[in-house]
Amino acid sequence: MGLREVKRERTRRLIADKAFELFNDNGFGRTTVEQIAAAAEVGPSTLYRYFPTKETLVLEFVEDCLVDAVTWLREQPELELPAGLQAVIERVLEQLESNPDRVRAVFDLASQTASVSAHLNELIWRFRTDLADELVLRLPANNRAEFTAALAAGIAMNIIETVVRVWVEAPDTTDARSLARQAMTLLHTGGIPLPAVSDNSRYDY
Amino acid sequence: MGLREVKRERTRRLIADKAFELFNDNGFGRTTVEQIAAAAEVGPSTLYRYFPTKETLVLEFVEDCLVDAVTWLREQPELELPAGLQAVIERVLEQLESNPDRVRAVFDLASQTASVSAHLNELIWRFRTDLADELVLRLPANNRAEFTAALAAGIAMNIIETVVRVWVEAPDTTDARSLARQAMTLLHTGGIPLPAVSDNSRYDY
DNA sequence: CAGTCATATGGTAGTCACTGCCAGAATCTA
DNA sequence: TAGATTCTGGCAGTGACTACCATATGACTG
Repeated sequence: MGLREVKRERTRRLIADKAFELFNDNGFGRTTVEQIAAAAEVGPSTLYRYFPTKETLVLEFVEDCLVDAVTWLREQPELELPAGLQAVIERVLEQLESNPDRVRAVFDLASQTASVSAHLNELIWRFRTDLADELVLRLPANNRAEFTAALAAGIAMNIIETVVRVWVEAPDTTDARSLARQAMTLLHTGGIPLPAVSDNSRYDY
Repeated sequence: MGLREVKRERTRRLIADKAFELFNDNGFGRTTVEQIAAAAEVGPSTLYRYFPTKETLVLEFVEDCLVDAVTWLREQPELELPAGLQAVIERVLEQLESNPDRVRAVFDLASQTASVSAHLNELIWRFRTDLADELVLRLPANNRAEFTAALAAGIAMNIIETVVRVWVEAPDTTDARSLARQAMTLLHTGGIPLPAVSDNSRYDY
């Protein structure tokens, strides 16, 4: 790895860390990109080369966790669907658990600032579609495969999100992965009251 | 109703409609708020009094559908949970189906513009939390109620979103509500391959 | 080591979303 | 009609973000 990449990685980290400090100290809205750039001792234009928007400075860590998990799944094409889903869930949570303070700070900022919340939701949605794309390959090819994959990915993401929002409130006394297992059990045993419909439509999309 | 409210409603509609035209003709990014204000023959500051951000101009209709459904559910406290959930899903879809072009345009704009997509996801998330707040009242009060409600609301929202994304591609040949029933059936009959876990953790959050 | 090439950087100028403020117009009330 | 309330448009300003260019810096070649 050349010196160039080393430096690049270093400044990237530096910018993100300084940004995080300023956000936590002064709040997201009361921190300007100029301040962040000055704190990291780079020009504003350099900052924008690394991070396209102010919000990505907040969400980088979470994004990395999600991207990593779906990339990992992509490299395990032999993994069957239910096991793969569980593995992805556990993998994401494992990574998030490696830095509870950061995750908590991210969710705090999201709850205070609408644009951060919006970008977080956008991130989650992107992950969900990526996951669905990967799941559909593991389903028998029929006209419902995409539909089923989208639903399955949504449920997985739903579990992750719900679990994280609970866990992040008390990261020391709870354990995200066992919470996730509880959620899966609830789902599997009918512990979640969902409507049961007689599917009398013959429509086949 | 006084003349004031009539006028207010009229200008609100006017602004939203003109905005929609311009967005569809020129794209979201290539339309400025000044252009919208000029087209609606109001000052920019007036526009901002009606719509806090440019994105809300796009999402107003979808937001109304979602707000309406959750408001309706709030007024039916006697409705049991599974039936209530199904009713909410059908109600949202029914409203969306009343204006397929608008819904399609919203999703088109969202797929082209990141900030619109982000705000749409934010909107969906807000609806999901509102729905969860409403569902938790219909669950036996125990330490899992909130968790269960969040999961159920997430699944309902997941069904709505997935169904709409399929339906919106061919609103003439498909029917959102029967798609939703198919999704519920899939879920209920185990048609969606989800991980089954033996919950051996004794943690009780 | 010198030369040159590719890339990274910082600065400048500009656009545009959005905010706060104020004077005047329109509507409502008595 | 007089006065109180609310709506409106314009103006000035902030700050995120873009396009562009000159310069500097690490990377490669003879």
